[in-house]
Amino acid sequence: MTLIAEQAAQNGVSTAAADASKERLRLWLKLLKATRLVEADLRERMRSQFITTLPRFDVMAALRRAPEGLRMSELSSALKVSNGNVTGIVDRLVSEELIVRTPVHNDRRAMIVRLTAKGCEEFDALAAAHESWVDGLFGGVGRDEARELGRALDRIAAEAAAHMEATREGRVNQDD
Amino acid sequence: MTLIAEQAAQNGVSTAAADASKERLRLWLKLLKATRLVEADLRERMRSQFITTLPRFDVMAALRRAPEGLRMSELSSALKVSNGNVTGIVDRLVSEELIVRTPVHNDRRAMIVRLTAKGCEEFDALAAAHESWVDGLFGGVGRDEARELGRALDRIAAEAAAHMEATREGRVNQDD
DNA sequence: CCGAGATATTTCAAGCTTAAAATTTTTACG
DNA sequence: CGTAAAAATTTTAAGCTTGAAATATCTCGG
Repeated sequence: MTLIAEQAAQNGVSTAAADASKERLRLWLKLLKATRLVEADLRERMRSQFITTLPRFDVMAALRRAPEGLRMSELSSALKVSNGNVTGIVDRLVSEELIVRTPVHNDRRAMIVRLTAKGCEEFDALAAAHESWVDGLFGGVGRDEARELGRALDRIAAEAAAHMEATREGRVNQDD
Repeated sequence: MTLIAEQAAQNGVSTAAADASKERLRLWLKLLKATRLVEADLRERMRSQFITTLPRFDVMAALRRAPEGLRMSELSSALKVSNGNVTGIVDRLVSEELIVRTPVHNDRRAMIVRLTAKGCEEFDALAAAHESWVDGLFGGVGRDEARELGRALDRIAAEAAAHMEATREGRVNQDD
């Protein structure tokens, strides 16, 4: 916000820039609210109907698409979560025999993680239920509307990813 | 998914219903991805520039709008998080003298939580930065587009809230 | 007044999440 | 070959989150 706009806002006078900024803030709050509500609903259904959690589901979904398995580092970058996080979730899934860790031949540092037959079965049941839950929750969104929404979300995601990338690479910016 | 649609899907034959379902699932994944990226970016900026976190910001924002303060239960229902969660966050904010807990006269069970002067100051600086960060991230979304996006998000949020409410009240449904 | 049930909050156990430090192994250069 | 830097993973400390159990207090009918 510019100095002039800020002073205007402090005086209760609105400017086009300040209005647009408030509107974007409201949009972000709506986005956050909708996402949290959907997540809470899905979490509750996973918990009560399948005795599992969304993070476990995410890990299993990534592995389902990789029949040969994934390295721990591939898994954490696919899910965009920290390495240590994946370690914990994988530990628990291994202890329930839903996935297996196998060492990599050429590289004794690395581990490959793969779904077991039991893990595949459980995931497929979970995934079918999950799709139907989402279908119900998003039923009120029309096809054209969904496409437009998707494009806007892609732009927002790209902007956030670009900013984080730039920050991580040490770029310095006056308003960071 | 109906039995026929499921068989069709298993045969690799697509149906209108199955297509729509997959499209809604993709929309949900995009929504989740965009929200998580924005949250990660905001979290990182809060952490590195203000040494604080989003949950703390949320608590302070709720209190900023309530000069008389809020009860712990009002706070947790405003933020839609569990009671125990708020207890922990408030404990930490109190230890930094950003908020204060005061007993309620008529009711020795209850506590009122309020921002201190220091808390107000810190929040206002934080909130200004937060608004400008969001403004930057959402700059690519046009005004009309934002309005339409907002309406769709409201519908999705309402659907999720309604389902959770119905579940909590013990309604039984075949596909829950 | 008293006790049962309701209400407000905290505590607890378990799991998720991150950033940073530690560990182990590999790679590549001198 | 030897070793320093890089890479893969795990560990750790701190905080967030939930649901459920525990505490403390209040309300209200008898």
